[in-house]
Amino acid sequence: MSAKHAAPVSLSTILEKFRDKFPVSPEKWQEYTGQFQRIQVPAKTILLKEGEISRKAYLIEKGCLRVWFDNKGEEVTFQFFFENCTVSSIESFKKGTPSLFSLETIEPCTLWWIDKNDVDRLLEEVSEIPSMRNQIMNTLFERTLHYMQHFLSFVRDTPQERYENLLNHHPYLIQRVPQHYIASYLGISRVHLSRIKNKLARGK
Amino acid sequence: MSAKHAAPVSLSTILEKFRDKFPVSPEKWQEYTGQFQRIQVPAKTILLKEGEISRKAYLIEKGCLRVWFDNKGEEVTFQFFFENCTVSSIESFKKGTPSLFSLETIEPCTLWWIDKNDVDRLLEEVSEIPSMRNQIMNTLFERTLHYMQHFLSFVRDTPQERYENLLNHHPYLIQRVPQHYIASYLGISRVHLSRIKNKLARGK
DNA sequence: GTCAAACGATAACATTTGTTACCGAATTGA
DNA sequence: TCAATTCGGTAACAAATGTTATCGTTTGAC
Repeated sequence: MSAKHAAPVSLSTILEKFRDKFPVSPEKWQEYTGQFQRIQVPAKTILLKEGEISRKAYLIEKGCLRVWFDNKGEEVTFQFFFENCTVSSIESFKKGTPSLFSLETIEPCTLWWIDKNDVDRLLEEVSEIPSMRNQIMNTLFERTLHYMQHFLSFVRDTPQERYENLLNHHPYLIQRVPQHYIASYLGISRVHLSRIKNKLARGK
Repeated sequence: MSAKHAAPVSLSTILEKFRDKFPVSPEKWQEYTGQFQRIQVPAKTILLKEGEISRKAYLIEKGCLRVWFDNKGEEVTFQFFFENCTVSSIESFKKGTPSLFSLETIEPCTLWWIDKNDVDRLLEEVSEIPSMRNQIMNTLFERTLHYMQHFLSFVRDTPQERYENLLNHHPYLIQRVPQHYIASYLGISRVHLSRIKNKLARGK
């Protein structure tokens, strides 16, 4: 594809990191990586709309995305994704059901996408390799834990504590993402997030 | 073991349901099921304490359990489990890390437990079978989705809506579980749950 | 450069939810 | 059976959070 020729260096830079985790032949590796296509999109591009069925998974070379849903007319941001992450509306992509979420760019983005058919075939093939299927299971498991932890923070922490955690663990997120997205991500109103910031600014 | 002889019918009744999902020889099946041991415990028995490392997974024949953690001195219930469910402090059991949760019976329970070593060996063996590893992946995936959905309900719904969902989808839970456990499970105080019930009782 | 839209801060007020305290019923254990 | 504990309801008040409105700044499109 022309996209592949447009920036072969970028693709290999990104996928290179995963090369040693794929104990497959160079030919297979070529085949797999060749299934990705590069696109560049402006900010606020909707890659997948709530209710549609996801056919693509994305790898983020540059930029950031958010996953959100419509709750009684207001947008609630559910998750953020940054460079080197793979993103899809996971439940829609896996099961072919209408997506519960929209997938939208926050900044201008450079993305690599791969079609579901290719992913399915790839997974089928590599899960014959014991070390690969352990990796896949671990990845799935870690994602489960991530949701569990995230949920836990909602049950355990106050909004202010959640914001402070974000500050400590993901300061880049605060820098790059508009505040009203962060507010809904934390489960509070924009106004209340302002109050919390104000409170923290003055000596706590 | 004597436990196995104590109630062979119960074990087969419970595991029988899974027999057709295990395309293994009768000998293997015998080996696997023989690794379970039956115990009976009173209500309020702590099967695993927060901070300990989980070595056992449980299958519930009769009764119900809750998973909870200590949050600044108060107990927060995170999940409930009923008959025919398998339970463990999943992250501790899988990774050998100190458990984030305690595991406690709510009612007098009849349980079957299996040691982690046996589970590991079992998983190792059966994941050679393609249909089995698909099942395992699906189970893991479904659990991820479950956490996602549960989390979603916290972000999207009001406490009253969450209670109504519980009423509609898991009415038996409301019947069997003490109300103050349910309150913390819903993320609200006991008093507030009382208010909600009162409000619903009078014509909404 | 200009205008409109997006973004964030703040204030005033309303609503939700938590806290504490008290009561009575149900359950449990000796 | 009795006393102690657990459990759930309610009221009064406090704290947290939402809602609406206003304002100034920044950003982006043309």
